[in-house]
Amino acid sequence: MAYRETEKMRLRKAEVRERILDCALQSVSEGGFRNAQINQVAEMAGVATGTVYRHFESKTELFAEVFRRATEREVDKVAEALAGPGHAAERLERALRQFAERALHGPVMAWSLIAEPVDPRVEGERLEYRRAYAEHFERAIGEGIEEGSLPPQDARLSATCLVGAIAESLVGPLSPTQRTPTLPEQPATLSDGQIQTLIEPIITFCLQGVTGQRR
Amino acid sequence: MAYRETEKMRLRKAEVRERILDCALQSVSEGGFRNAQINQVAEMAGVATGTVYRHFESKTELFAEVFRRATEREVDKVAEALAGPGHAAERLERALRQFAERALHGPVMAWSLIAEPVDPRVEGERLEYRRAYAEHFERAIGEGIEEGSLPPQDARLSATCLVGAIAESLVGPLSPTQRTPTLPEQPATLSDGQIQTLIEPIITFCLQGVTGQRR
DNA sequence: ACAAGAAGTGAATCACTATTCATTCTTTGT
DNA sequence: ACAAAGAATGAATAGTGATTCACTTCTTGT
Repeated sequence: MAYRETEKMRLRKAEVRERILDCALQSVSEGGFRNAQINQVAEMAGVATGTVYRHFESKTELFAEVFRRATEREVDKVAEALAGPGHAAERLERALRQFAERALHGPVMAWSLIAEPVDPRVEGERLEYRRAYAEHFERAIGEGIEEGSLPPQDARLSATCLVGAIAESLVGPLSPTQRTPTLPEQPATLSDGQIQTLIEPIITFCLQGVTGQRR
Repeated sequence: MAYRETEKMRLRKAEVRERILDCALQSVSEGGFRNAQINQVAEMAGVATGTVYRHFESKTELFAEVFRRATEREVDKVAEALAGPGHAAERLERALRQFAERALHGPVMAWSLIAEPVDPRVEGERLEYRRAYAEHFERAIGEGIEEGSLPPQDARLSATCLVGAIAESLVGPLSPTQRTPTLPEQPATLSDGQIQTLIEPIITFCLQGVTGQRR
C-alpha cells in the first residue's frame, strides 16, 4: 500500500478539471456547442484526450457542466438585479435590462445558452436554466402582488412569459449569420445604440404584461 | 430516344414523394425528429432506402420540408384566426388561443416544432416559422395601432414577444417526460380543463403586453 | 418486341467522433 | 531505491446511421 491520494494530488486534479472546464467554456463561447470537440478541448487544456474522460463521464456530461456554469453566472446577475431596492416593477425592469444587455454583449455564448440546438442532456440543463430565471422572476412578481404594486396574476406563468418574450426577441439579433456550416459561428455584433433601441420595446411589452399598465 | 417522362410517371413520382413526406411527418409526430430515421421512414412508405434519396437531397432536406409543412398548417390556422372579425385585440386573442390549444392537443409535434433540438438546417426553418407567426401578429398589431384600438408600439418587437411568451409557456407542458433516451418521446397529455387553466394567464399576459390595459 | 432511359433497390460503405485501453509516466509510503 | 497505486496518454476502435452505387426492374416510343 504505497500510493494514497494526498492533498497535493487532489488539488492538482481539481486544477486540471478546472482547466478542462475553462477551455470547454471558452470553446463554446467562441464557436457554440456544435463546434466544440473533445480532442480540441483536450489540446487547449494541454492534456490528452483520455484525460478528459478521467474527469468527466462523457462529452455530454462535460458540456452539461459547462452549460450549468455559464448559466449560473447569468442567473446570478439577474438575481442580483432583482434583489436591489425599489418596487417589484422597477426591479423586474432592471433585471430584464441586465439579461438583455449581457446577452447582446456576448452573443455567441448567449445564443448557445438560449437557442442553439444542443443534445438532449444539455437541453435538460437549458430547461433548468430557464426555470431558474423564471423562478427569480416569479418571486419578484409574487412580492409585487403582495405589496400591492402588481395586480393579482399567476406569477409562475407570467414569469415564464417574461423569459420567453425576452429570449425570443433576442434570438433574432443573436442568431449567427447563416454561413457555410463548417465555418465557426459568426456573432452579430451590435452597437450600444442598437442594443438600447432593441431593448426598450421589449421592456415595455414585458412590464405591461406584468403590470397591466400602459407605460 | 425511348423513354420520355410522361404525365403518368410524373404523377406516380409525386405520389411516392408525397408518401415519403407523409410518413416522415408521421414519424416526427410520433417520436420527434430525434427518433426519425431514413430507413424507418422508407420502410413505412414501402420503398427502399435509396428511393428516399431519389426524392430528397438528404435527410436534412427531407426533414426540413417536413418541418415546413407541419408549420404551414399551424401558421395558416393562426392567420385564419387573425383574419376573422373584431378589433385587433380580439383577433389576437383568438389567434393565441388557437395556437396554444392546437399545440397542447398535439404535444409531440408541437414540441418538435417549438423546442426540440434539431439540426441547424432545420433550425433555420424554425426561425422562419417563428418569424412567420411574428409577421402575422405584427400585421394585426399594426392594424390595431392604425385603428386606434392599440397604443403605438414597435409592432415587430411586440409580435416577437408574443411568440416568445406563448412558445415558452408551452415548452414546459409539452416537453417529453424525461426517460431512457432510447424510448420514444412521451407526450404529456392534458385534459381540456388543464389546457384552459394554462392558457388563460398566458393570454392575459400577452394581451396586457400589447394593449397596456388591465384585463 | 426491343432498346434506351429512368426509377427502384438495399447491402455495403463511409464519415464522423466519442470513447476505450494497453502502455507509460508520477506520486507516495516504506 | 523500490513497489504499489494512480493518473495520463493518444492511437486504435467502435457505434451509429446517413449515403452510395452497381445492379435490377419498369416505362416508353418505335
